[in-house]
Amino acid sequence: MNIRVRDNAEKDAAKGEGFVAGYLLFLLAAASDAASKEFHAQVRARGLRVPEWRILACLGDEDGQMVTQLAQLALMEQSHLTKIIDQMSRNGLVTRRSDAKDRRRVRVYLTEAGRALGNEIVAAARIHENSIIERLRPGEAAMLKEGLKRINALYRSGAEARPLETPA
Amino acid sequence: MNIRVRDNAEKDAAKGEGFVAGYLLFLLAAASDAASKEFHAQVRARGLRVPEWRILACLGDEDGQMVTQLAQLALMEQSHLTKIIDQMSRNGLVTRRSDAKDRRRVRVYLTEAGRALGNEIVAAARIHENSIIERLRPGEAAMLKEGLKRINALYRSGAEARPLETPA
DNA sequence: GGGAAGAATATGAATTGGCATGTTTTTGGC
DNA sequence: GCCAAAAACATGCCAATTCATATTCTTCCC
Repeated sequence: MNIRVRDNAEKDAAKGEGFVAGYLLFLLAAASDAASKEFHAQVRARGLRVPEWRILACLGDEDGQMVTQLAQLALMEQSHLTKIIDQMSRNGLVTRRSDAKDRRRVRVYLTEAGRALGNEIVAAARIHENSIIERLRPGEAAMLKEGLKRINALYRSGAEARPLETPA
Repeated sequence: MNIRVRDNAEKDAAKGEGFVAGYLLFLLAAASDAASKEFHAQVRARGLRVPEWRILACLGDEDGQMVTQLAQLALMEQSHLTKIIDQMSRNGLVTRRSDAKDRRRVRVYLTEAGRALGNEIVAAARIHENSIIERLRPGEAAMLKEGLKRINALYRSGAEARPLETPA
């Protein structure tokens, strides 16, 4: 394995690139950053901040999610999500309702306004996504998505325990 | 193009997935987030915060970069970078020196300690990167990197001026 | 060569986000 | 049934980050 690592270092040097330019985590962060920044301008243009848009999108897929669940899906800390839900419910985009079966749980629901706004931005997101995909090579987006899904799968609950070829 | 967008929506529905699970920007953000989080624990274990590590890595590739340049490469705001450089120079990891040719410019250099720490973490990053790549399919990482580089290339200087079909 | 305009960085107020912890409710063993 | 432990959210405080703006220097043009 040390040899493998050294090989990569030598490959970098051979390409005349630095480390960063070929580092997977950098490429991921940079791509996410750049592509998202472009779209986030559209989100803010509709009066939403990015985390709010993420919540609308996630609830649009499945309404009435639990706070903790939703925070994980929307890539933010639970305590942060709680605060954003406060604001969004003040703005009439979502409502809280506690679960009848388990009163610790708080479920978050879209209001009509929230659903409408979410749908609108989802439509814009599809168009934006297509504008990226069109500029890639044919089939490249599909491969990318597959690879990204595989990376994500590495980090789902308990998945780290299953190192290599373990089809579910 | 509207048809294309509708097609994607229908594909989502057919797969029984929501919008988010197949949305490129989500997949990118989630993958970056998950994979980075794992490594960032190692960064913090060495007493660095994430932005500091990024700066060490970037300067390791090319020492003496300008503040603005470096901020862009390290994916952060210029004003934020300035503040981090303050702290890092207090901690003896980098030094500032203003450019002799253009005294508006401030160039940032690694100290010996900074370079040593940077090299150490770069080595850890290579190992971590390999541990991800090993869990993907053969050749998948290379394809992923290629696709990510292409996305990043869409957003390099001047590319933003060409959002859709608006040839400059 | 003297401003005006622009570029590069720094600074400060205001916001956002994260971490540790508190409160309420449920679960599990005895 | 009761108590300890765990789960799910909320809260408060502090650090990280952004936004607007100030400062310093260079360039350009007359």
